[in-house]
Amino acid sequence: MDSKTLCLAVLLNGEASGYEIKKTLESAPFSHFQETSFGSIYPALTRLTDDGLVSFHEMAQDKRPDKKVYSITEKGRQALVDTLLIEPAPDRYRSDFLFVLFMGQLLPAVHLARVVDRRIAYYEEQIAQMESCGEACMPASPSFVHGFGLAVYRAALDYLKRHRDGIVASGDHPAPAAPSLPDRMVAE
Amino acid sequence: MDSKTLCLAVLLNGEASGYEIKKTLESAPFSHFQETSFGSIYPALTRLTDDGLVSFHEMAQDKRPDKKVYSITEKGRQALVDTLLIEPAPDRYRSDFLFVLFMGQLLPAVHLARVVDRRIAYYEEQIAQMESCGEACMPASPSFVHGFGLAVYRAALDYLKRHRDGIVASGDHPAPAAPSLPDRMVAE
DNA sequence: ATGGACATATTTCGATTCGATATATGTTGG
DNA sequence: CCAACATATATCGAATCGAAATATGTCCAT
Repeated sequence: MDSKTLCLAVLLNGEASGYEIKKTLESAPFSHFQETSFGSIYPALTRLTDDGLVSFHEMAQDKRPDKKVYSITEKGRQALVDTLLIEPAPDRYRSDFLFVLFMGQLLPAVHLARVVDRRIAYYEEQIAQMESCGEACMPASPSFVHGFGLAVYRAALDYLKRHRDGIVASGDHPAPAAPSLPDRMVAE
Repeated sequence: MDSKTLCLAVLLNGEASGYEIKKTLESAPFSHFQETSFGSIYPALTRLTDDGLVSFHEMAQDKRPDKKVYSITEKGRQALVDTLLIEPAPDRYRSDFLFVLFMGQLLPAVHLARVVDRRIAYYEEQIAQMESCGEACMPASPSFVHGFGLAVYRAALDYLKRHRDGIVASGDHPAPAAPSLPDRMVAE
């Protein structure tokens, strides 16, 4: 979703500065299905202000740089709903991890093992975080999205665990170099 | 993965024009985990040529515009492997579908129903295509990636089917307008 | 106490990517 | 016969990305 719409969505839950909007978007749950950067958020807020979809008041803070605190306007609320009612664009998925596995036969098996093991650890961490985040008291809509993410992460983790050894074996196994220390390996 | 690396990967399977590279990348299996556009492929091929990672020869065709047919060089093969050996960047996933569901309570239930049903149909189509594509004769590495995608799509489809009605119910149910034709609904 | 890491807060900038369009031509189907 | 689609490349504006610049303050460890 474009940065302007993401800003409006965050502002539905109350006023916030650009910095706070960015922090919200880069943490769960938004971070699981949307991304942004400062380079897109600040220009988006400027555009939204020009179009009257948000308003802001400057807030002087001592001990901190000044903030611009943004609020969504009624026009902004309308624009958000209008955007949500058009057919959502197809999902976009870019996985360098899968690209590396796809090219696996070019790469040393040890490299594949490292990459897959890191990914397994990553999924385990994500799943643990999602399981511990009190889904019970969530409204229904966020709860369904949460459940969807969990189901997908679990399937991915399960697949990787079951095929880990096969994936690694499909890598390149370079012939060992001229065996050094052929005898008396640890004979001291 | 950046466009230059994607071009090199496609060229490993033989020489191709920019147009053919684009077609390869926008179809399965690449399309499931990488994306590109003409606007990135042509500049990438120019850069790769400048850096000596690919070479090309112009191919005049009658009945067709001329082609520039690119081949990967030994230096390019090296560069590809070097790129694959660095830690892969995190996956990037952007789903307007999940964003819409997340905001579901703002939207009419009928809209959510339409969106979810389309997504169910989409996953069914993707899974059917993947199941019918002769995975058996694939090399091991592509086969694992294929299996991974299938596992994830199946989990997503299964979740949506099991929660479809709940998701729809979480939408906005506007009070029906003054009931037209209160009696004799299908009389006669 | 002083230096380093980190957090708050916004702006800017180059590089890349996206998506569409321009250009040119041929085939295929209704 | 015309529209739609396929082949083939180039280009352009807009959006996005990722990083750095700027400014300030806290907290922790040496």
